[in-house]
Amino acid sequence: GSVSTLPSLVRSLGWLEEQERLRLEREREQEQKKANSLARLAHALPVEEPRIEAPPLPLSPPAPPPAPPPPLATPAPLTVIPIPVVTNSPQPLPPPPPLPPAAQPLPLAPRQPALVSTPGLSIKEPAPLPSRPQVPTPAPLLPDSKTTIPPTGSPKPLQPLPTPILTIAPHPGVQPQLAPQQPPPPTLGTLKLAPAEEVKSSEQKKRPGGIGTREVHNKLEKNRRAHLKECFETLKRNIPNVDDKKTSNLSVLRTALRYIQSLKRKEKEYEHEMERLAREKIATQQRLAELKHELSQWMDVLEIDRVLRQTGQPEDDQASTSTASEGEDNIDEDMEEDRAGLGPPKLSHRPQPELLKSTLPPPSTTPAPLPPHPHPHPHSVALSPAHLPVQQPQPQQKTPLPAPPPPPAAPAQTLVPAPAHLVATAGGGSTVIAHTATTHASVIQTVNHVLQGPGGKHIAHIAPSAPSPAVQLAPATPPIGHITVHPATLNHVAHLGSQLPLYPQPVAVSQPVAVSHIAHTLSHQQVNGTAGLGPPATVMAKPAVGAQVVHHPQLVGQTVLNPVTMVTMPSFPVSTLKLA
DNA sequence: TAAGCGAATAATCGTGAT
DNA sequence: ATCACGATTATTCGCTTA
Repeated sequence: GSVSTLPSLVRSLGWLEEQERLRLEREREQEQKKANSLARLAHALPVEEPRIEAPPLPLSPPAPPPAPPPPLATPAPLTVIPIPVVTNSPQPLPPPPPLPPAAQPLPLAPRQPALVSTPGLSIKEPAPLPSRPQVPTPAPLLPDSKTTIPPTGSPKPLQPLPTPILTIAPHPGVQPQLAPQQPPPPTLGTLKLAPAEEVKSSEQKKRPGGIGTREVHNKLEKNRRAHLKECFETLKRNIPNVDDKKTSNLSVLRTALRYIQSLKRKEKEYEHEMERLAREKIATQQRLAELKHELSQWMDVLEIDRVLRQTGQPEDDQASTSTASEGEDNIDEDMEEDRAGLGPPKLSHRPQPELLKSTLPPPSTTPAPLPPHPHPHPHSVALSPAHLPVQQPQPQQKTPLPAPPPPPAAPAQTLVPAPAHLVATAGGGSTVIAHTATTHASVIQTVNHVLQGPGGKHIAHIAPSAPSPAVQLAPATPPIGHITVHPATLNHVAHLGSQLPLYPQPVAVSQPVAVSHIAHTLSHQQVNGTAGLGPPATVMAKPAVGAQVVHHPQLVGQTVLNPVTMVTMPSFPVSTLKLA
């Protein structure tokens, strides 16, 4: 019922409004006439009228108005009189058009106010419009002012009110409330509000701070409360585990407070967790770097040791092995030392060598005495991963590289000084074993160095899959590009002793890192050429970033001493490689 | 057990003050 | 525009009574 009344009210209000306008216009005309006549009679005190009207507010209820005037001073009556006249003026007007209901000004006025008041309470645009009609009813009262004030003022009073109301009405929160509130007021509202409306109507125009502003203020306040309420509802919706009902605003606030506090706590916890994980990550990375470094050192030692042991053994001529201590600068010296059967000078300062030696199995047990490769490849280079004890026709073939490191045979190899261990035995037809333990650049340099060595028959092609500025690739050498860590290595690393750091699980090696270990990892199969039975062991690895572990069947179960990386060179004649 | 009543509580409103 | 206050209204709950 209430819902249906709302539209009907709006229609009726619109209809009344139009009629009111018509009536006002007529009234104005008549009033102008009267005003002219009155102006002649009383043109003296226009100012007092407002004062008189002010009291009318309480008087506004129908009858009283006449009563007060009597006590008023003589001049007042003149001004007062017109007011009732104006109010009554509608009465004469009703007769003309079809306004039976409107014909009765007094009843009509109360009705409209009621209607108007209801929308006004509910806050809405419709309300203001109907209120306009209401204004007209007051307008009759206004005529006083009009009488005093030129006719032009009539339209103005109507508009000023609507504007504020309209501006206020738009508030979002208002709308929902409108429906429920509108229906009830008609009955009660009419009764209660009717007087207020009259008062309002009378005062609104005259008094800036009067009822008119009060009404506006009420609506503003209403909008504000509606908005506030909406905010509370929004807040409530955003709080989990809150009953839609049974929750007062206070409880909503409390619940929201608790919820926010809990969120803050969680946030802190997560921050701490992130910090902890970050620290852990850094520590792990550092540990990883240390282990890698340590491992590389161990590999150096192992290789040197084995080489030293094997130097006395006659080996097949295909592989000439030499070892070098860290740093290219010392290649010659290292060579010298190798010959002498002494450990590299740098080893002296490491505690590991001793430990390692102690842990190393006797030569007989070591896999070193591998059978000579059946199919020595003409272009064979033995990249001795750290553990590769390459048999070689020893000393004779160790032709110390020309002068110091870089310049001699490799003019183009002005590489970054890296601790590469290179032993290039350039003996005719002998295999060159290059061992680099550290950096990519050193690996390449070493290999290239070997390539350019006198015994150029055995060439090692090592090139990074990812271009590196510090690396000079051998011309026309296919990139290695395949670096992986195989879990199988872990099984064999155990040979090296407990001191040797182990990687608990397959380690994914990014290219830059892996390259530093290139020379370390070649499976026995690959090295000794057993892999030749099948296709070359191409262990594919992703470019730099991705962490990947590729299980290569050929590597499984093979002895790979370096648990970190294994390098396969697809184009490289693996069959020619030999392991000591 | 349902109806009536009153107290308690929350929401709404009007108003004045800032 | 906002806040605070008092008044009014609506709803809920507990108690009493027929």
